[in-house]
Amino acid sequence: METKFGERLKDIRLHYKIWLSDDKETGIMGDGKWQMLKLIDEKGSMKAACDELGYTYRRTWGNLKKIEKFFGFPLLEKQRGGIDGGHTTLTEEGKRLVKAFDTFHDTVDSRIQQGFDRFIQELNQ
Amino acid sequence: METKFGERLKDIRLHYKIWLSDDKETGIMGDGKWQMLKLIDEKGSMKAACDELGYTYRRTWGNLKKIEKFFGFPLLEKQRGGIDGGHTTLTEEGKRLVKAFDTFHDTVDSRIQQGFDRFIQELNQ
DNA sequence: TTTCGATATGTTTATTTTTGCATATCGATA
DNA sequence: TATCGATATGCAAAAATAAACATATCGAAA
Repeated sequence: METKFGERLKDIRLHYKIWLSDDKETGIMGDGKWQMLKLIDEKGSMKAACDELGYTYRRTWGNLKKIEKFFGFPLLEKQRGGIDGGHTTLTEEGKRLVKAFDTFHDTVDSRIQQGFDRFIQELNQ
Repeated sequence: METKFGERLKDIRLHYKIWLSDDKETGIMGDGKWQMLKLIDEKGSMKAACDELGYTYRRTWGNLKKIEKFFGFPLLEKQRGGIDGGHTTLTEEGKRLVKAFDTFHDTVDSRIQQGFDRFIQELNQ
């Protein structure tokens, strides 16, 4: 550790968030919703996904509604009732959206990590 | 516009934030502080920088204090009093930190934009 | 030695976000 | 047709953030 920074650099953690909005700054897609949509499709249930991610159902429901309002068509295939109460999965469009965001992250994640590594390295010398 | 998404894609704006924290999740550096530090150094004044960026002095002062507390040494060279009230610039370490974050952004910005462009393109076909 | 504007900081008030609570709906299955 | 658990949604409570307000301090220059 050659520089003054050296001491603390190992305690620094990287965070980043990518999100999309319309011109009214309404968040229409982002890391949180992306993760949530993936998990809903995997679990087949909004409630199960919320429980696992630690978000309230109320909040998630409201957020996802905003995305659909923006696009004007459903991303979620919701079913109420039945012995198990109901279930939710993604529509074709929902899946496409998630997949496109997957690709987005594949494109940027490693580069951001690389940028961070260089940042630390630069402060170290 | 071949897909259902087509209609709305042109209204989508990209946003992202990169920040660093310690293990207690205290924000120790990020896009906001980066911008602020640059402007303080440029203007030679915290107040002037706050006014220009639209942040309150109180808030900025508190935030910057946190960074210095984390690193354990000053990033800002502050002078009080004098005919013009005082001024603030960056210490050598402050400049190094800003410069390293500049490099970080140079590394990632274009890639993120590229990822976004691909995202839109993918939804368009 | 008075002045003036920026820095310094505690306290309080507003705003914004989230959470929590309550209650209604739905419908396959027992 | 009664049940059960997830979806649907309004509303109030609370928690987290930010803005405002109020002073105090500092020190070069007039």
